[in-house]
Amino acid sequence: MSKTETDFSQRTIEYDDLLAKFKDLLKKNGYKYTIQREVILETLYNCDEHLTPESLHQRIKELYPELKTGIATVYRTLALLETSDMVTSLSFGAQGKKYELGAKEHHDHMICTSCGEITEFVDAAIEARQHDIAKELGFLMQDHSMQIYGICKSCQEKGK
Amino acid sequence: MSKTETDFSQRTIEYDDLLAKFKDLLKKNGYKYTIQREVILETLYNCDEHLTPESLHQRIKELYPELKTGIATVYRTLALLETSDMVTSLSFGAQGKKYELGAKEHHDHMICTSCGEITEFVDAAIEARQHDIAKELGFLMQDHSMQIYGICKSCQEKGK
DNA sequence: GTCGCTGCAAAGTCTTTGCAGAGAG
DNA sequence: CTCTCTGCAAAGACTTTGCAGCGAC
Repeated sequence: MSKTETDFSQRTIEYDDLLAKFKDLLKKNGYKYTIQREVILETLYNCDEHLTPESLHQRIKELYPELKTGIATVYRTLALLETSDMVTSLSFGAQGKKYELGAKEHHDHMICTSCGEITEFVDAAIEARQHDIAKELGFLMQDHSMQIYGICKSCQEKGK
Repeated sequence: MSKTETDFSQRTIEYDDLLAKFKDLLKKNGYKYTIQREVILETLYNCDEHLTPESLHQRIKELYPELKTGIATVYRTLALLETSDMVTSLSFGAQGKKYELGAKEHHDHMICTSCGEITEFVDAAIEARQHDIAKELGFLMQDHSMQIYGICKSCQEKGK
């Protein structure tokens, strides 16, 4: 890693590989491949923001109006993907859950409380400490998440 | 701090001080002191768990049945307290938000994915790193939260 | 062909709001 | 007294479910 221990890289998987993984998952569990499911996966892949079920549905309706994908299918597919650890949900503050593809490297979130922008980061020192703490508390650690809230650079400048 | 950098201490304020702070807050903002509001604050204070609005309401109905406190008042008071930074809300996984009194020292959460138990902790090394990261990203840091998910000791033993 | 999947609409949850009477200041 | 707060019930927002027809395998 570079001069700091903090890393801001993101995607680690090509879409084709992701899709293959998804089809595999479906097959293994006796689920069927459908165009709606692929479109949901693809839209999540092509989107850098964190999406609510509602905004994901909106986006799909714009991109694939001919599919007339229902919101229920979006919810059902997100639940399926989350159960299979292919997407992760986050719930910040008041508004409901937001989803993101889990096909990225593990990372934490820095959230601007002014504009809502979410920046991702990973920090080796923190990751290591988390493992230690879980150990100290006798926990078998499975996962973790961290959020830092603040005002992002551009909002600070706007605020002037 | 002691032999490790991690600290598990909790409450930092006496109830009387907390109540005084609350009354102050009410006065400053032109709100009125009511018994319902105090009871909500007191119940949060006397409870070590993280409560949902529903479970808080339940508990109040049991402790003060003569008040017939409505759930709407619980929601309204929690919103008031949260806006004033006297309580903090957490939203883990699927279930709705849980609230805790902000009158404790800052701390993070370790959550058992099996029994739902929440353990609190603070770690100086992580706290320091968070500040550094915010700085690196040009963020004016306001707050942060961290959760570690895993299986707690007693669930590991039960699992055997 | 079979059986799971989908869209739609209806049903659930959880949370907020409108209102008239109660109560704090 | 005034004006906010409360409980109740109704309304909203967000999710899930039931069902009949469609489509993957």
